Amino acid sequence: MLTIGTLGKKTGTKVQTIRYYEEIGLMPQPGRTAGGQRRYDETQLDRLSFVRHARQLGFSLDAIRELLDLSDDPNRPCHEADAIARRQLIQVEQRMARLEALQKELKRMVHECSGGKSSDCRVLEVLRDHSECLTEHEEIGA
Amino acid sequence: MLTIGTLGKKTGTKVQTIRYYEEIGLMPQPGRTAGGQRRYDETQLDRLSFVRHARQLGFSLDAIRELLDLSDDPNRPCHEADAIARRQLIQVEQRMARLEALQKELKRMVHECSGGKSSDCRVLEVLRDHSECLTEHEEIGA
DNA sequence: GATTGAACCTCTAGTTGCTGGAGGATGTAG
DNA sequence: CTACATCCTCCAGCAACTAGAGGTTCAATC
Repeated sequence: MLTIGTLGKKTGTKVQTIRYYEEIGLMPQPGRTAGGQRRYDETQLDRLSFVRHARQLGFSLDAIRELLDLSDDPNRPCHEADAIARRQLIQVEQRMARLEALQKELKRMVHECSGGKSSDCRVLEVLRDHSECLTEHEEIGA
Repeated sequence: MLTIGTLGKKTGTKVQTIRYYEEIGLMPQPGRTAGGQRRYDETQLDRLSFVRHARQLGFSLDAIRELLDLSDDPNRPCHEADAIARRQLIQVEQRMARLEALQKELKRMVHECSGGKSSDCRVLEVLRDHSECLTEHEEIGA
């Protein structure tokens, strides 16, 4: 029987986050002591590990919910999980492409900074005039 | 004299977002018509363009506030802006490194998926057991 | 059995950067 | 002068947590 704190330590999750996962239905309601404290077992530890690992891979909580549903029912076809992972991969690759463009732009800004007064600052100048950009970077929000 | 809608179109910003920037003090309070509608001039258009461009480059609103302060005072030293841009560059590079690791892991998951039932799914299996990961990916939140 | 102190409980509110909607006023073209 | 697109304010909500207040419980030590 694990306390919520122990579960948190084992999975690298804050206690509040575990309670939050319970609140939104990602984690089941655990058993309680007579005094009302949560007690967990190995099954729940596994589930939380799964959730955390998927989060580290960048899956949204919604995607994780789908993956958990799949995982709970061993007869459902594998390609559903595969599709979710593929979607995630595409997102990751898109984000990388965008970051690469930004990196280029930022490097250029920083390298051209002369070290004088802000009125001559290359960084500020580039920000002022979008037309100076070498690369496209339209979408906001990584 | 530009309406808020025109300003939005010219900068690719939603009307609510402009009002939000005003609320948090990123944009100045514009003039108003007798009836209370906002009217903008070229200066404000430039400022909003600056903000949006910086957002596209991934700067936080706080960082943009700093950059705007610098920009407003031409005598302040350039290296402050440079430092902000450098910080941003480092963040971008860190994010890219993380995404690369995730991409690797996801590719591996997806390629090994056999197409059978979810009980044999490689994707779910990897998520279940972190020890199968080839790369490190600890932090959550891109 | 009593006491201590860490860890637990619920509840509320805040974070970032917006976005959407309700319900109503205004501005402009025909 | 009448449409009706656009504007106004205010409130609520999104993801995915995080932090804190104010109070209780558990387990170990004496």
